[in-house]
Amino acid sequence: MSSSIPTRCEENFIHEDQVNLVQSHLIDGLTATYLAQTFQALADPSRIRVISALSIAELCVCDLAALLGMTQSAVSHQLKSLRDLRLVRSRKQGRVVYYSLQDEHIRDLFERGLAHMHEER
Amino acid sequence: MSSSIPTRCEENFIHEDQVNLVQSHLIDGLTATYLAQTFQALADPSRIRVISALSIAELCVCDLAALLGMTQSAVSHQLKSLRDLRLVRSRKQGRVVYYSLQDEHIRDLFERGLAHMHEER
DNA sequence: ATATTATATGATCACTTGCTCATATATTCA
DNA sequence: TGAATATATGAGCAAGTGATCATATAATAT
Repeated sequence: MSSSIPTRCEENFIHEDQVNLVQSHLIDGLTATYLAQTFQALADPSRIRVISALSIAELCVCDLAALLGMTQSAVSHQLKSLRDLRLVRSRKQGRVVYYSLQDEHIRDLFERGLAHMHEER
Repeated sequence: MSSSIPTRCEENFIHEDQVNLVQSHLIDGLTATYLAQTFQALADPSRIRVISALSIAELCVCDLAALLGMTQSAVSHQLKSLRDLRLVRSRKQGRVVYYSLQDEHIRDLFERGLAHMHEER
């Protein structure tokens, strides 16, 4: 059992068996970067509220701005981020652009995060 | 059907019925802030890899640093963020501190994000 | 055509973030 | 006790973020 006697940290891994196990299952840097980007999109209160709103109904930019108390510009900028990350999609009708969630995964992540938060006091 | 004829945006909501519906279900600002904080913790490649590693096995700071190719200091700082947000917990044994995921919700969020990412080409 | 209006976007700026470096703290060992 | 070692943490800095303001674009209406 190599986990009982820690040796020197800088030269050897303290727990070689554990580290080897983890190393073979660890996600690579590129995957981590992409995944982090997705979570990054949900890492801002304004964007969370946009997602929250769109998880209930399709809305245009103007509706969102009024609803969230944000300027049209701020909402547009955030929607662009969400669009770039394919979390929302847009549909243009005349000069009005309607936004909705891209798919169910987004709603799922959002709702799971919410459920997690509610259980944590 | 108020959704058929958009009126002026700055004075009235374009789609009053939709906006009213959403308004009653929208999460409040404080909830959005807390939720965003949780996602923020997952919004960095280094932290994602820490979570990824800890989702496989309990590891000490030194193991993590070696495994992820980060300095001890960088890992410690990130672990502090994760600790503050109660995403990981620590257990001290001698001078070694072992970290593991706080609960299953974290692993769940992480794995769901991963699954989402894999489906998005 | 001209004015109006819904949305998009570039520039800028204050604020945050994640790292490094130096150092502090705490535990073990000789 | 004093040296070594695992971890934590404060300061500082370069890079990133999210808002505002001004303006561009595109569609409608008169």
